[in-house]
Amino acid sequence: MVASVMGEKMLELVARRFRTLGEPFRLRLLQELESGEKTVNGLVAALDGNQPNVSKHLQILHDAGLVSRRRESTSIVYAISDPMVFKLCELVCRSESKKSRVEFEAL
Amino acid sequence: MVASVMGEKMLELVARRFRTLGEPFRLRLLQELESGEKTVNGLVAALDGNQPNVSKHLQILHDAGLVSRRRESTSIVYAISDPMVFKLCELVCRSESKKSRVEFEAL
DNA sequence: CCACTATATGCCGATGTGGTGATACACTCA
DNA sequence: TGAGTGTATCACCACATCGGCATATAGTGG
Repeated sequence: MVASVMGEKMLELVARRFRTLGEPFRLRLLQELESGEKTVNGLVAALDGNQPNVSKHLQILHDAGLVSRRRESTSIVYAISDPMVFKLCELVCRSESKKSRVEFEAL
Repeated sequence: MVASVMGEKMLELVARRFRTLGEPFRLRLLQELESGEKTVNGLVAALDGNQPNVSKHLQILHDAGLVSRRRESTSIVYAISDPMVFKLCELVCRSESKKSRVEFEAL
């Protein structure tokens, strides 16, 4: 955590990023993009969500710098721009499954 | 992200954990505990917060399995139980400072 | 330049979460 | 066992955020 080096400002930024990743639907978007860039409509079709909601979440991910955006003729194509998120998820998943195992063994 | 392997249930768990880390005050608690275990009152004193609020956040961290709790005579002592959180924070911090640098260079 | 499609945004109600004060609970120690 | 301290919980309000709908905007292609 680079302990006490992290000032109030940085702390808020880090917390914000965690919150960005704290929505299941956004994780699904990232997951969907992991296999390659996709248009908004493509994502709307892949996940079951309405277009405004997908756009809104993509906007949040974009603001956080997690995805990039580019125009391709009439569509907007989104792509992962910071693969770090997958490292994060992997860490959490590992810890999460370890926890589940412990809970299981506690029965 | 172990891509499509992650089911709906797991996704919700991971999101929940990210949300747990998405509060600046909780990050400060973890940061404070990084240097060693502390009592509730100790944490109340170290960070500026009232006792109920500190207790509530500690409860959330405890539910998430991030901190452990034990009694020491009249006090309750909290300690980090899953050091993974610091790896997570470090990853985010690195990415965050990289982003800031990019934003700076864009000026 | 106009119509059309793809995407973004504004607004609303519902839900969740944080902070605070009052209070309940738990344990220790006299 | 009773007083006292340390911690957890409850009830409340304030505020952020989500999902959905309607609508605005943007850019393309004819």
